[in-house]
Amino acid sequence: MPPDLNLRISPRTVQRETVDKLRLAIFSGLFQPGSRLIESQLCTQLGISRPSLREALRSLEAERLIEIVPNRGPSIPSLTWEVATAIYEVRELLEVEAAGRCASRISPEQLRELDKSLSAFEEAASSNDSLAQVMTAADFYSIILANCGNPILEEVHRGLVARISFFRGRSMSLDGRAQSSLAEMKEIYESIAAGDEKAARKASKNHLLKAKAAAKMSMDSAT
Amino acid sequence: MPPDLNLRISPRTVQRETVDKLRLAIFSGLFQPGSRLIESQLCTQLGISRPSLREALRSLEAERLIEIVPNRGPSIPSLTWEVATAIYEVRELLEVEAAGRCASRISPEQLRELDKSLSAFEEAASSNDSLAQVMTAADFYSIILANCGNPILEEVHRGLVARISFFRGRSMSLDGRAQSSLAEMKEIYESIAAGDEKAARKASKNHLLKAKAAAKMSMDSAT
DNA sequence: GATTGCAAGAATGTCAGACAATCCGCTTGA
DNA sequence: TCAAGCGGATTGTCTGACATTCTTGCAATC
Repeated sequence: MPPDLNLRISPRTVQRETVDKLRLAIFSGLFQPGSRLIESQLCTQLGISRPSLREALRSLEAERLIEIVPNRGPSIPSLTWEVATAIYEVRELLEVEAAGRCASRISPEQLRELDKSLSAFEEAASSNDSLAQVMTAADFYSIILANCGNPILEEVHRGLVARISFFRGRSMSLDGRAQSSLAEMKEIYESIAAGDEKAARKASKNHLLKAKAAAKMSMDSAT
Repeated sequence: MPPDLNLRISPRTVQRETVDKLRLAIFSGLFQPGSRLIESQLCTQLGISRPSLREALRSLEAERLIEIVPNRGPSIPSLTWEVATAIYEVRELLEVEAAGRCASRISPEQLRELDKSLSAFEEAASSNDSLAQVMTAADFYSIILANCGNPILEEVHRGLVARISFFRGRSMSLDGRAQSSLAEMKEIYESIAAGDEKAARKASKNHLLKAKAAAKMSMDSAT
């Protein structure tokens, strides 16, 4: 009999990829806050069946990236400033801790990675590409979180940041925000590079406070 | 025309209830860590169809209460001590903060509720009902978290506690653990009642450290 | 006797189609 | 003008199906 040469070019769309696609669409602001997501539309757009789509939606619901109201279906939650404040406060707890731990335990190799991502942000900051700014800034933080020695801290933080991704583009576009952000991040980097745990905490806290203020400004002006 | 007397005794099982049932089953330790969950079995046990069940499983997966490995299906994750430690560390961050905030903002009415739940725990502690102990202790903490003024803090904390629910029963059954736990919780209560933020943080931290140590002991002895 | 390979069975991943229940907006009638 | 009611749209859920993948037990081989 002939050998099976079925190379299987397309390994059939896995559900996980569907979730990622949707998540990305939400991050990139493709849907307006408060707008409803119609299952049948999404099915055709994503090329999957309703049962599969609904599984993906349940995942996103548990991550709080969408809301599902019984008999009304999924929608993009509109973030109130109250909730955003609460998220920033918890982020502060987590990030400050992560930066502090990172300062005393990061490896030279990872430190270089951190430096690289800082340079990447520097380049993005001098441009006007706010998407690139957000992405590279997120890189910077995820390296810190990945090296804090606590995977749960990292995981929880990622979940929270995802929920306010909506803001980040807008606040980064505020006049001069990218540049001051860069200065704050450099301070964080220097503290970590020096292994100064206390300074790293302080710098991280400072950065987050400024970011929060910028987010509030961008939100107020958007009303 | 006659009024609509359709009393609808059974409002058709809603998916949310299915998730709750499963969650409860996991909490109560009905499944062994590492054991696989067979979809068809769960379907018949819960009386729902596979699509609905799979939605529920996706929710639980996102909450990290189960794992779903592609082509292998859902299973109960076995918690390593490393992960448990990480969870306890983040819990500490959150709980200490919550206790501190709670001390300076809780209302007299809620304070009475806290007192009540402490009494409930006291009664449970003098019995040997470790399930009641765990439940009442959880009540105590959820009141603190609910009054810290930050719903996100509360939400994240609940998610973390859920993931280590497996431990809590066992560590509470350790000799004398319930009694010392009671003493620690009384101290937390006193600090909050006195509005002493600093003391509340300290007491809360102390309690969590002890709880973590107890959990480690129970885990070591269980190997 | 132990190990490897294979084949049957079990379980998952995904789909199509269907139908009742519910919600929303619009028309119609008071 | 405003309220009641009626359709259309959408969700919640089910059944049944089928390909793919994993598991397990058995047989053949070393």
